[in-house]
Amino acid sequence: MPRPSTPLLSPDRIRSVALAIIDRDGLDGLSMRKLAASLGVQAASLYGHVRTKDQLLNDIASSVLSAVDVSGFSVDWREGLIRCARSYRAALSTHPNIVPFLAYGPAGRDESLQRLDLLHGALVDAGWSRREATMIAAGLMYIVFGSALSSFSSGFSSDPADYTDRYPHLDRAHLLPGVARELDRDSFELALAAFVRGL
Amino acid sequence: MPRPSTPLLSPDRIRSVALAIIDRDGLDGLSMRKLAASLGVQAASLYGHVRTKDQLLNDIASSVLSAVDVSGFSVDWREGLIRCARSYRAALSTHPNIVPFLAYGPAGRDESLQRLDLLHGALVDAGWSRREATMIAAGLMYIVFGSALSSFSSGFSSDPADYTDRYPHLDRAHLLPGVARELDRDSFELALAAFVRGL
DNA sequence: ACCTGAACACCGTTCAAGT
DNA sequence: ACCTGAACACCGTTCAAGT
Repeated sequence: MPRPSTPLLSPDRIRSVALAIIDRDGLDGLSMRKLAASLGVQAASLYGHVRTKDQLLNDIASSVLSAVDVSGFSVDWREGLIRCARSYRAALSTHPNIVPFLAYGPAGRDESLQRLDLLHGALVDAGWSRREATMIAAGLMYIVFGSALSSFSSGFSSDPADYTDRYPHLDRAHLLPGVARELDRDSFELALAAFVRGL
Repeated sequence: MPRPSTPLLSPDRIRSVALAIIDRDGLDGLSMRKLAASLGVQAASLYGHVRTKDQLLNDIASSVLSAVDVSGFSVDWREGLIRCARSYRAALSTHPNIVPFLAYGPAGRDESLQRLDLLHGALVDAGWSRREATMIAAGLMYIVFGSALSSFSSGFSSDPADYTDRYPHLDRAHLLPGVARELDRDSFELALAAFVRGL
């Protein structure tokens, strides 16, 4: 009996199923064993295609972040900053459960550094000093990651009834899941606009 | 033989040793078994004083955040925002390894909500709408958490030599650990100043 | 070449049992 | 009242063995 011509596993298939599990069950919901089971395979088999779980997560993160758009700097540095931040946030909110991983370890992924390098170069070309360019880029990332992480939707909208009595100023209406998403976006836009205007 | 009058364990002692381990070995470096060993005890014994590991981390987080200062709003809302953000960042940078936990789960800790409530109320008193107050508070938290997380020091200062060729614009000097800390602080101050000025 | 079984060194948590 | 031993249901990863 000849072996089946196509193998069961490939790095691409592993990554896409892993991302689906993360989207569904959260970052903690992904284990190599569960991933293997979803692929119809034993856990050990994964290590023929993937070096470690950490490396797998890094690869997934890179692919999620490939949607970030740094093309706006050809127009104007303010426009570039805004477009970069918006597309960054959009990419992260497509797969919110992977954000804790991004925010965790060192951001030494190649694509991230490439983008940062481009952004940095554009700011220097626009007349900022190298040091200022670094700080501006950092500030932009603060707003992007801050908004992706400490969002109201995932933050504390679980049980509005608990809050009403104890926190008189907090507006109960803002904690409803539907409103929270919109509020998250508006808060991000406000922070971004204030930051860029204040530079 | 009478039992020793003072028990080996107490919630306080558990929390303080756990925080020391986190500071030394990182968030992933804390396990209930290692914590128990550091306390001269078996892992199971911890569960007489602590409900779960997650609850333990929440309690530690609350104690770290108790240093946040929201008193500045009695002066002026801009001063209040700045003082709150600075003390928040200072508290987080005293124990940077616990920040990923804070950024992770829902921020439903009582003290956090109390502070948020006070901040919110102060902004409304200053004339902002409830919705605007919520967004401003969120934006401030974006900068605080963003700066605590995606810091350059822990971010990508590990091996400057790798970067030189590949990323022409990135300033190698900014990646040295000593400079990185200072740059982190200045980036935070720049983002904070730009944000508050831009409001 | 690709996958498996079994093992190693870990986890958080529970619970009957000891003192 | 406080701690322990042993167990349960998990982890990530390795490696000889099978096809």
